[in-house]
Amino acid sequence: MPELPEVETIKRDLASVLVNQRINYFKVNKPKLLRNKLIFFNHYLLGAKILSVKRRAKLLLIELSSGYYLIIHLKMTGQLVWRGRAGGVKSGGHPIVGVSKVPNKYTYITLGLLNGSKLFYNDVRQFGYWQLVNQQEIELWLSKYGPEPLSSSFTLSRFIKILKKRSRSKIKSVLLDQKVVAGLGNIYVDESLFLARIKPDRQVAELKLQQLRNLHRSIKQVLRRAIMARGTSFSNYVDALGKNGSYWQNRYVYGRTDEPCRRCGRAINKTIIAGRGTHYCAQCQF
DNA sequence: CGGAGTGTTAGTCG
DNA sequence: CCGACTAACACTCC
Repeated sequence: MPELPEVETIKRDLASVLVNQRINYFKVNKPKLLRNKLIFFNHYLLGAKILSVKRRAKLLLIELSSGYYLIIHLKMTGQLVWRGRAGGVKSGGHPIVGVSKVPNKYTYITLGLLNGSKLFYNDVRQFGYWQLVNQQEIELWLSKYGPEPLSSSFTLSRFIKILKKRSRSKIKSVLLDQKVVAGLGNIYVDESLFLARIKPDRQVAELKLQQLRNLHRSIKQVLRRAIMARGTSFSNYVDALGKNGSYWQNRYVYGRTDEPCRRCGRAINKTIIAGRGTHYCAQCQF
């Protein structure tokens, strides 16, 4: 699931409880989720202290005193749930309906800390991964991604420059490409295009400067609002602290097929672009 | 029951 | 370069 706002929310929560803690336990029930050998994980995780928790695109980066970064990608259904020794819970990722307890049948990785707290990784579809990357490799890794849309590196001129290279493609396909803008996914692309009043199947070359300006601004606006709402959760899942994402209530088009457009009242359309379900208002978007 | 669809992304093929 | 399609997997919805 998680797109930038969800991973950002998880990052903030985890940073508040993991930083300066030392890892003393690591258990894996589904080795294929690990991109390095188990021995390697044990060597660089056990005994290491967590120095920082960061985010780049949809990746979670956990900096370790062993000189390695633990990279976690949640893909479609990955979920991280932290539980303190006293029982407090923070979770993030795709909600699993009816499963709010940890560990559960989808818990495939468990990380234990010296203070008695634990971090559980659940993943129904098992697409996510954990990988250890050293200082040199991390640079190369992260350089493959486009600008962070909420950082000062995401300027209008840089955005336009990147888009020009893809002028014959549909704007939605381009925005889903992590090399163009890091961290957007299906929900926030649809939402950004609605806000910018651009039809998702428009070719980039057809877009006027004013539309690109609107899009650039809309992307930032949508993501900022979603982070404030702690992201978007499908279904009515609530974690143990009752703090799951509420952006679902604020959305304009995603998952609102046939419901009235919040701007003009016309029914929201759904089509397929780039193989993904795509929602838009045929009246408000051009 | 069967088939389509689901928040991601890497890979193949034309 | 680009898009269409598939695969990884489990589950829900119609």
